[in-house]
Amino acid sequence: MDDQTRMMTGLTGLGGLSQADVGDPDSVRKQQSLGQPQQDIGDILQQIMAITDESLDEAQARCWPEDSPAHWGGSDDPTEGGRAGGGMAGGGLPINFQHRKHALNCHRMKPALFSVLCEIKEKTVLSIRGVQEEDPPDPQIMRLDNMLLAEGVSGPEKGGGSAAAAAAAAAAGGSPTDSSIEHSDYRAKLAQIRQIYHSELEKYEQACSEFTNHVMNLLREQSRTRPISPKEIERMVAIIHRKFSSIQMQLKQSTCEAVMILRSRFLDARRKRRNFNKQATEVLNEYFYSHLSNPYPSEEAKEELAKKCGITVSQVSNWFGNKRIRYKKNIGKFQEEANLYAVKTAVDAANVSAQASQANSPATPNSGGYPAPCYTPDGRL
DNA sequence: TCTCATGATTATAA
DNA sequence: TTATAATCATGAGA
Repeated sequence: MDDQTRMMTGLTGLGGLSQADVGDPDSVRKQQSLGQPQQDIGDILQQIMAITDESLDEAQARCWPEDSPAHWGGSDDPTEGGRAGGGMAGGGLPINFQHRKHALNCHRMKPALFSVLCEIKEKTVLSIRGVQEEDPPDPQIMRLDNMLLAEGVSGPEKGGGSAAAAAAAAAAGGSPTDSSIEHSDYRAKLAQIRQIYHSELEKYEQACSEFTNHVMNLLREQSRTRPISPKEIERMVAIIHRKFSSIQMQLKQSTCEAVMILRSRFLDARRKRRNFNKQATEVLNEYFYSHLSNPYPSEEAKEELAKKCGITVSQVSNWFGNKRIRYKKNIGKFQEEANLYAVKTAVDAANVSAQASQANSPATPNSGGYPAPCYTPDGRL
């Protein structure tokens, strides 16, 4: 239905002036030049103002129904239906309101006023044409959406959260048992956040759709009294959606913050220093002292050591970094330890090959690397 | 509670 | 990117 049709539909079936009269501005002016019609126009305008005010009040009452339902009466117009039928002017409106509306709709000056409003409207629509443009997607909302998706809060449930937890656990290291306990704890908390987020989102969407319907019905109802184009309704809907999307953005922001806090707490807990177990330290020391000339394990060697020790590759790198610097700083202090591991390695090597001698044992591969400790075959300095 | 050991982090240089 | 050096923070033992 185009604007003109809608406007014309609003005119049909109403008492007072004929359509021919309504279409003729002269006839309106003729009416206005008379004293009585001027009084009528004043009355009708007052009634419109009153209805507009009451509509807003009614809208508020619907959103925050503090008043007793006893104040509300049924519709006097069977065609408007109740709330279930979607008619906002139906069941639930004050009787006083319905009477005034009925009086207004039957007023003999209404078609004339409608015609004037149509003229004004046409000019207004022309002046605002082209103003409305499509808004580009908000970059902040996009960022929040991406983050929620990456963290596994929005989008498909499986994967995201546990992947993030696994990444956090891997970055921080730790024993597999501890990791799995904290991992599941993290997942449970993330699932809680996810649940709250989705339930709130649903509420917002429902509220948005209810409010949009309400406004649209209100505008449809008002279009019987004043001309309202579908474009205007669209614009109003867009405004409402924009308002609700700003609320939605706040929800998304809060959810992101909650995830960040959860994650940082999880990481902080993992960051707590824990000594490697004895076996892991032995494996690392063995490698270090048996490669004293070049204590820089390759990536493959690091991976192998990490697997043997049950730690991450980056922890192996940290350990070697610390070990090198501390050994270099205080060789004397590490001498005893170095001798111990040198003997151990020598014995191991001897077991593997009976032909192996102390001379070519990996315990003494030094040639220009870190200073090696002096030892005798029996392990004494 | 103090001290030392040790894993992690950060800044810097190569 | 990786190694080094300095430093921090925490665990463990006396």
